[in-house]
Amino acid sequence: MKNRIHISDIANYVDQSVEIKGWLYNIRSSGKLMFPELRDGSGIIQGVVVKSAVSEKVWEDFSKLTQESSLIVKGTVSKHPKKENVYELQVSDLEIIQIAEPYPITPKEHGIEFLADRRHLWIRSQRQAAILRVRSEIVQAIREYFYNNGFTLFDPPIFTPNACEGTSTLFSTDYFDLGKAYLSQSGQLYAEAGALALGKVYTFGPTFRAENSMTRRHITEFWMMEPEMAYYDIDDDMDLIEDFLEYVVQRVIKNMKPELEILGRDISKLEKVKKPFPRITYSEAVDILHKKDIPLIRKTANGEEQIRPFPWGEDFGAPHEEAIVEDFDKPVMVHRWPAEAKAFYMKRDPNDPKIALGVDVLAPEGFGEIIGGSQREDNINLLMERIKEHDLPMDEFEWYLDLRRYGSVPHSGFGMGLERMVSWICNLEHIRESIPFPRRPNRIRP
RNA sequence: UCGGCGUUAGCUCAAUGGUGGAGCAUUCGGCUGUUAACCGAAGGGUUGUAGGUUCAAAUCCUACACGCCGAGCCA
Repeated sequence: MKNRIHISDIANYVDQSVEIKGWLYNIRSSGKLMFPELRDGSGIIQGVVVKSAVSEKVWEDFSKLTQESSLIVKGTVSKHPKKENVYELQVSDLEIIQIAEPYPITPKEHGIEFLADRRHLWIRSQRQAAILRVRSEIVQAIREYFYNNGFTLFDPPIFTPNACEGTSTLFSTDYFDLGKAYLSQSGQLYAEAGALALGKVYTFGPTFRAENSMTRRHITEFWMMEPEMAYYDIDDDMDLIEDFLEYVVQRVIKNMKPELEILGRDISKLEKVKKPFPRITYSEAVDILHKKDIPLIRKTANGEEQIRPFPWGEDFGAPHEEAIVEDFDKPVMVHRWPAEAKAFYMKRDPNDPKIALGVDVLAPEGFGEIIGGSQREDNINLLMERIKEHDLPMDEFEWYLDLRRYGSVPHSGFGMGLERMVSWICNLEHIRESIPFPRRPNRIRP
């Protein structure tokens, strides 16, 4: 019989004989009836084994099976007697590939550390598999969006000689006779070179931050996607962000309904992610905080709490982001930031030198910053000043300065953290579920 | 890095300073529509580590290790 099918396609095979190759997810028995749940990577289906309808060997083999045993099952697809749009497999034959040893992850509840230690098995569970499928779909949507809009994929190096932005702590390693190399925390500077060569480019790859950040929103190794466009100003940049986010979110809800349902995702909230998104300036955001009476709380050196009205110039913390976002049901673009708080490469507002032409995109429902972008400084003299102000090694930036020496143009781009995007779309409590094998300061295995 | 909380059976959790328990998992038995199936039985423990207080410590104290949550930093 060559009727092997995938469980995700099961609805097309009602009343037909099929073969499913997979694993035993769980099994319930009721005397002369057994209900094995089968998974094959594409989905899960309940099998029905009737003792009087199968051979003695098949019946006995089924009662030997343990959770996650690998098997090939033949049977007839039928509609569930009580549930709409649910299908079952009336089992006729079983071939055991391997009887699994006692499986550590039972259908009951487990603690996060136990599961994290067994991430290589945890990803077999329905929920984790659904998240990883959505992640794959998001990546596909991103690549298609940029492909369809005239962007060229531009892969930046991962070994870099210096800190791109000079802020975060970087992982380092020995690099032959050339001293230290650092793992890239951003491909942006290289993407700028790409934009001046190819017009519109995007990078997509792993990036690394050695910050000891132990929060639900941080991992040390994550995937970042960074488009960079020549002749785009900050407003063009925001137009692109809006169009891009709408495309990705709408495509995911169109193609990933069953997965989002497994995750219990409220799709109506994602459906609202349509252009235009609210755009507010940093100053307007600070006004919102003042109106809502959300103060800045700082711990002083002697451990006392200092509470004061939010001062213009400070960066937002989690409570501030939440307050700014709560009145909107779409991603909020906060733009034109205090230059002091932002990276050296951001262009200053020609009308106000205290302002940098940057934009942060805050996801709805309190998921925080998913995108950060800006128009880049294209004036070589101003850029050199910034490099000095930030105490960065000028020599290392010579090639970057060349981009301003030879045909400098206004250009802009942004960076999107893939795992934060996955967390938002899947409504995850913790970023560690958004990537197959998360890397955190306290975890490098499995 | 700082602050709060936690660590007890394979797993998830109970246990006034006074004989360490339950559910699930495992093994055995029962059940023809179960769906974290259910019912009955059995096995399963150096209470994170080291020290201290006490007639007596899972329980109180100290240190350390590990984890979770929050803050800072950011995607």
